[in-house]
Amino acid sequence: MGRGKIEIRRIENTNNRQITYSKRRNGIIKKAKEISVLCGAHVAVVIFGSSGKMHEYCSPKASLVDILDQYHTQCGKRLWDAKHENLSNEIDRIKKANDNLQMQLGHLKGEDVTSLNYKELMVLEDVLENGLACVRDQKDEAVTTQRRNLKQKEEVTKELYLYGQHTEMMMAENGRGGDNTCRQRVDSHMPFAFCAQPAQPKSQERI
Amino acid sequence: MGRGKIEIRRIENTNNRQITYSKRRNGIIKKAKEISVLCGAHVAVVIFGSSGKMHEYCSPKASLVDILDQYHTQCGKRLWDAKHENLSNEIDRIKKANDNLQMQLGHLKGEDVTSLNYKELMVLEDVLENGLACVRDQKDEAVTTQRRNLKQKEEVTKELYLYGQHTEMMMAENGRGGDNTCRQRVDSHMPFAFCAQPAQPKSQERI
DNA sequence: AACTATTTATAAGA
DNA sequence: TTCTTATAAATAGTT
Repeated sequence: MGRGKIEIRRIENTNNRQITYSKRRNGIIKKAKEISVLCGAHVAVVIFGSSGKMHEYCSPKASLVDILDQYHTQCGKRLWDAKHENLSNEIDRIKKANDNLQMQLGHLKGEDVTSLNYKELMVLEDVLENGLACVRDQKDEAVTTQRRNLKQKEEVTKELYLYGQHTEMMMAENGRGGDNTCRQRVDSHMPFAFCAQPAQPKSQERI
Repeated sequence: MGRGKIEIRRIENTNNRQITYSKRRNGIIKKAKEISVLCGAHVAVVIFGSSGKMHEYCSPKASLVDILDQYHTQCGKRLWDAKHENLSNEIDRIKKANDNLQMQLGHLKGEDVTSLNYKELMVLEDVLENGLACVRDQKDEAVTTQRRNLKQKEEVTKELYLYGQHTEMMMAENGRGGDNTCRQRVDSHMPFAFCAQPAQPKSQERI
């Protein structure tokens, strides 16, 4: 039905596909409305385009939920069971992964190591040594950073003090209010660190 | 579309209504199939005639359950009962726990430690030191045990050798076949360790 | 988005 | 129900 006949196979041209999708979607929903009016049928239509956007139609006086409830009733528990089973399986799967992680964590904390053989103990030792090295490096890093920040803060304080003295001096020389030129000159001496953010410790507990 | 135009209002003649329902139902399902093929759309159609008989269509590669799942996701409506919700919640909960474990594990292995503050780093260091100590103790233990087992095995070998010599001696004294009394006496000297199970290394990789 | 030549769906009849 | 067929409706390609 159109200028030319088309084969019922995927439309490769994205643009054409979008247009056809839009037209035919409207067509289906129109037909669904019509059959529900003409024949008093209950109809539910749910369509997802390849973009993932959803469109739905549901005949009046019955929500989609109601229709699916009817569906549910007619099909027996098949639908729900399948869904339920999927979820249960996923829970089992994740729980197992969880147990595994918990065990690994325990081993790293030195728990239940008696169940490990010598080779496993050696691997574990390597991992722990490596972890410890990383943590100690990071500690050192943190100390260094803090020390540097402190030093910069002191310098800023000192410069601010000198700036204050300087301003007083200028005020004594020129009377009330230093001129702009002067302020600009002094501002350009402000240490960069004055603008730097101090390292913010995170309060969130992680371990 | 037909011999005559019809108004879109309920068809009062039951027979005509049935016929129209049947024809149009097929039409809608055909259209649904076509749009799913032409445009790669996911479509679900559920129709109940006034007799209550149900017909459904669902685009291939996606069960009705899947489509309704998508619907569920997009609408945030509760299509499924409380139990389903509970299961979903449990999955979320376990997944979160999983993420948390994964993060702890990463930290113990020295990953992403830059995100930790100094206090956290200290706690982490303690945990790692403790773990390392446990693992090293266990390693020593394993070595000691192995050494003791080896030593005991040597002793057994030696005793067996002496037993052999003794028996030869007895045989030379008494002719063929030592008596039971003699064997029993020697058996009572067998070291206990000969019966002990050697530590079995587990081949299963844990770390 | 609107147009229109065609195809498709289907109402009524058999 | 199913087939037929005249006609309404949908829509593919075009503008």
